[in-house]
Amino acid sequence: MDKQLFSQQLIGWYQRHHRDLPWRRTKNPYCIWLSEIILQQTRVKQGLPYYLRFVEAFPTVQSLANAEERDVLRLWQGLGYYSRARNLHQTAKLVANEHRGVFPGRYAELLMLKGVGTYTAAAIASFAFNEKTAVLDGNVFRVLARVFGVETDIASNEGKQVFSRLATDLLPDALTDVYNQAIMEFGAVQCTPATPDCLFCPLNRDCQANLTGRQHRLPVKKKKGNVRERYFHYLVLRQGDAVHLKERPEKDIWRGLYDFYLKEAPAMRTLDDLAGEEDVKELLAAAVVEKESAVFTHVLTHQRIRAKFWHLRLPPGASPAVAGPLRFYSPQEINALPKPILIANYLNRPFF
DNA sequence: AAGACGGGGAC
DNA sequence: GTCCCAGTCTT
Repeated sequence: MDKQLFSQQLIGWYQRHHRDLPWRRTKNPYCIWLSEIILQQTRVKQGLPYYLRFVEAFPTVQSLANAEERDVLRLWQGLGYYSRARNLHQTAKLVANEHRGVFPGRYAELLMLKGVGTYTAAAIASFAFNEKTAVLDGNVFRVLARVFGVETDIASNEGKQVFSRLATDLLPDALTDVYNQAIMEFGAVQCTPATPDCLFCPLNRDCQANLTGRQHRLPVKKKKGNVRERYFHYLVLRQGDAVHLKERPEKDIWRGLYDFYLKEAPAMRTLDDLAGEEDVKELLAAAVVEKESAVFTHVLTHQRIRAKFWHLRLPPGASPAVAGPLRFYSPQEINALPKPILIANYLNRPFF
């Protein structure tokens, strides 16, 4: 279909149907950057309350830069993909300290920031600085693939080139920021993945997918790999009101977050099984087992975790020598620590 | 090019 | 159950 008609139709649709969202009411690069990082792989409904809390807690890039990473992660708790929060903090410090708090204004400079890839650099350049650059996210891939009947796999290098070229060609000369908002909003609201509203779509007479009944087949995307099964055995060590928590290791999921004393095994074990290991044996000798939980299932993109919790009460003064000194935290301290949602939910259960 | 990285919601 | 969301980084 005609390029000019395409952008006109989308902008017209946007003016009638767009949602009123706070990051669309500002040209502040800090706020736009913050919203874009939060919304990576995240629905507006889930990200919105986090955006409001972040703007409230950290109104400026300097205030975010001055925060402790732990507190940034705590505010991020529950949003997932926690490297986003660590990169957010690192970039805030860079902008505050090396750029005097002034955000880079061009696509190529934005792209150099940690956590800012091709999509986010284009989004900030367009929305905050009106640079004429095309955004290319999951929504745009879907809309373009359907309207123009493109069957190239969007994950392949060829697909990235084809769609990038198409998106750039379609970019109008004026109102490019509104157009970029429009095509993403159109994908999120009208041209949805499973059940697009083709009957009331302004493009339905021109859309190749609609004309040929291929909506459900486009865009073409390779399937995900296998899911790893993991079995977490948590020893919830309590001493008085305090509970032991430990920061997660560098190389694994939930880096920078805190969880209980963890024993992982290739399958779900009993406490007797685990007692074959020296550290568990020592803990059991020093503690009283107060409770054994059910098995909880926690699903991540590439992992399915089965988790079970054993509550061990250590008498006052007991300090097992297992793997160095164990750090215990009061309920208030625990509340302030960033935790995986699996752990946060468990701590919120009535018996805690 | 493929895998890692969270959590939630829609169907 | 499956899909995928205003993606990025690492290998």
